[in-house]
Amino acid sequence: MNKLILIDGNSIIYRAFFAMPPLTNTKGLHTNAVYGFTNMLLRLIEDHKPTHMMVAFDAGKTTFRHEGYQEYKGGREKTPPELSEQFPLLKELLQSFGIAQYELSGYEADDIIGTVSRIAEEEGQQILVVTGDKDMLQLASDHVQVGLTRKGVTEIETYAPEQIKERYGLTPLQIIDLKGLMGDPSDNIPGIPGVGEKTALKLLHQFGSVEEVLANTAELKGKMKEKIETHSDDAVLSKKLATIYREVPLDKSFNEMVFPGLKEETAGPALAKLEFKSLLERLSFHADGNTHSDEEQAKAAEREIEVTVVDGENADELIAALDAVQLIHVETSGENPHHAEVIGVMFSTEPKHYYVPFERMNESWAEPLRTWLGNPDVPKRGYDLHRTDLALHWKGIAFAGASFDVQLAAYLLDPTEANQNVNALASKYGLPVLAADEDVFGKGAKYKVPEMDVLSGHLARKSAALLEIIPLQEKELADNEMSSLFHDLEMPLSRILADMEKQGIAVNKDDLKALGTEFESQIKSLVEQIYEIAGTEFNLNSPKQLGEILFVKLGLPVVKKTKTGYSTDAEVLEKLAPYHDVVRLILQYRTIAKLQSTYVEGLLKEISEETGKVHTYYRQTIAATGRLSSQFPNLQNIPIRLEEGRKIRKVFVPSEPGWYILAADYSQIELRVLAHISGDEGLKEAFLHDMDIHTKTAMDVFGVKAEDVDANMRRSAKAVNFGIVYGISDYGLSQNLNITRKEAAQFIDQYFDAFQGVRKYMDDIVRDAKRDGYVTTLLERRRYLPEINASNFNLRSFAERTAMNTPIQGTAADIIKLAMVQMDAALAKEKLKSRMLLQVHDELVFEVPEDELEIMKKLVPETMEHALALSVPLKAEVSYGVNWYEAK
DNA sequence: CAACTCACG
DNA sequence: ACGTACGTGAGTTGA
Repeated sequence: MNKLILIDGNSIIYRAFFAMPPLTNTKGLHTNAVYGFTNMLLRLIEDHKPTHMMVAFDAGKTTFRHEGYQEYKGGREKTPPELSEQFPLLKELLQSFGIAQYELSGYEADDIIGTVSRIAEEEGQQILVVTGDKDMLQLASDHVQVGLTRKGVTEIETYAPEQIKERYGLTPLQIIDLKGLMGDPSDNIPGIPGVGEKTALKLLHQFGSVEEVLANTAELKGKMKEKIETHSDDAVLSKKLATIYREVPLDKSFNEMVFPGLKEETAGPALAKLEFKSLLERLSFHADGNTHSDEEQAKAAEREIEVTVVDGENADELIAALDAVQLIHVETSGENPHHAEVIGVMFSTEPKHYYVPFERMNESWAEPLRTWLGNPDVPKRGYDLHRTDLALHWKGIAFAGASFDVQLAAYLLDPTEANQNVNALASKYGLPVLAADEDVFGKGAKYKVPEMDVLSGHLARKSAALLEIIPLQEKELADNEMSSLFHDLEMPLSRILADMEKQGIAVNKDDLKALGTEFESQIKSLVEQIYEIAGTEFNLNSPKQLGEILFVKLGLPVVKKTKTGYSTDAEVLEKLAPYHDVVRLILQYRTIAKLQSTYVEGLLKEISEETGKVHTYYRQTIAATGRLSSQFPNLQNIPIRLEEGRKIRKVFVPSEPGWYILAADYSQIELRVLAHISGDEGLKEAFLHDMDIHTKTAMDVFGVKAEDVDANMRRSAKAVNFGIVYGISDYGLSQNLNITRKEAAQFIDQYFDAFQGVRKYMDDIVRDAKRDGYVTTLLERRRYLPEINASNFNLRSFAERTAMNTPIQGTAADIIKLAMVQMDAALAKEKLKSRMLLQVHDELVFEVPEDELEIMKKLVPETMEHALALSVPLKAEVSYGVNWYEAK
């Protein structure tokens, strides 16, 4: 016999939305309601094994019910946007599952379900109706059960007529009368005021129906009689509204509702897209949504990994096999690789793996292993070799010869993927499921290295997976024309970064402390004055408390709100400054407090006891555009814009007496890149003549001569140029320039009229991104933009701006990376003692002995300028001094 | 652990 | 009508 499940889509998604905690995926999309819905759906399928399924949705704003009663569903809160954005997600998911869905203009989901269930019932089928709405109990019959969601959504309680009798003492059809008397505030159905469930049930038990109640009011007395008599029309209307219409003109047949089981080939990827990891797991899909093949599972089961834990006794076997080592894996713990603990080293030959616990690496018998690791002529493949290099370095073991880094390859293949773990990659490539490091070691305070056999087994499986992943990545890189980017740029750069980080930059600790003392007294004075004026002491670092003082106590106007309260950021405070003297002081406090906590105290903590330097860690696999990022400490955001902060740069000094800090930065690299990739003649012309680009922009946008460009025009032009690089929007520009959106739109239009090649580039790149799903840089670095065709305006707009910005920012990143590789080679070739220390996106910082100043002053900018030939010249400006501050 | 704020290119 | 400028990391609160 057939079993048909009919689901009230609107009702369930609403319940799910309010029952589930907020949940967003990595793209920022809300998914909680879809998640709850899906959970319930899977549970239903499991428990009831339906042969047919259908999810009905309400369609349109008005239904036939509005014809008789315009206030129907009036006064209802608007659907929250966090929920409305989930409707398309749910509909897409249902489709991928192979579950029919239906909506019909002018009718509600109830009516569709009522009609389908009536027809199915007449054919003798078994039907389960699932909803959160009690009204639908009226559909119950011998053939129709109604499942109501309980608390949450996954649990449903099924009602046949018998259960309804038990619970309410009513027949299913009397449920309509119940609502006729009670009404329903959520649908704006009036009912009789003062009659709730209790009274309504009493009346129905006595009289049987609304009509009978109204006909026999004589038998009632007091207030109740009065109310029922005055509102009798409402009761009749309410009953009518509550009656599910079971004669909807359907154009859908049962055949279209057949459910042969979850459509795995589409369900998996759809769940993966929504990032429902736990559901994927529950359904035994891979993290990428692929189903496990039978062969795969068999393979996983029989896969015995051969691993030898190396000691003094059996070391010879590994040493003899070193030539056959295909991959190494160094397991470390801790976030900062400069302070990482090394747990052990796996040397993998195929099919054997040799694990050396780290404490044994310093035994005398391990000497050949150490030599091998440090030999640059032996190519080594592995995962995160940059970290490996640093971790081993500080443990006194040299590492060289990195030839293939799986993490780096994974980053190039999808720079926005946050999870580059080996187990995630294993899933991506359909390899046997690998335990997550977190599960093997625990995380945070619970981190613990497990027993040797567990540990060596896990690391061996990880290594075996890496060995399988490498050729797949090689192919993917080649298919994407990224092989050269990987082998000739990123891999060599990885070693250079490690060298820079090991070298570190010297910091004058005493000067930094002195600066701290100075800041401290300024902070103290500011805090005192602020408390005095505010008339109370509070935590100045708490935006919540500060907001209370400013907007409640002092009654200043609220300029902007955050989702949790008042905004008190610098932009807001600037606007408030004219209203109250305390605001200036707070701004000053913020400035100095930031310098003190982040740059004085933060930096002091990072100075190495061993070297007296700070050793940042450049991350090569984080930024979606191809830029580097810098951590522990971040040396890419040392203050420069304001003089107070800029002084911090004085403490960055050469590490050898008599040496200098030399810095060179690209001038307008992003706009030059834009000139090149857009081919815009005006922009190219400007750079060929090395004009002031903002002045030139002002001239063309405002149609004036160079000498007539005033400071304000140049400022506007500069903002427009920034906007262009970021992927312009009138709104963004209007915010930045504090002008109206209309004015901003006009500026942009004038800009595009003046630089038509740029307009064409922006149009083309967005069009290409919509077609291809990704954009690329000059060196074929790739970024996928899955939301470029989204129906959600916000998501789509964001992706469009990203499509415009990424090739520009990313190509600039490509260029300085090339310059770094070339500089490293030049320093080696010329046998210079100068050292490259830092990279700050468009700037390179070196320490240079005095006798190399002259050559470096030429070599650095020339190398940077010729790193990559574009159709416009690149320009780099160099300067030097006794510290980073003076190198300006 | 999320939210807010702010430092840089 | 929709509502944001692009890319990062770190310190502080407060639930």
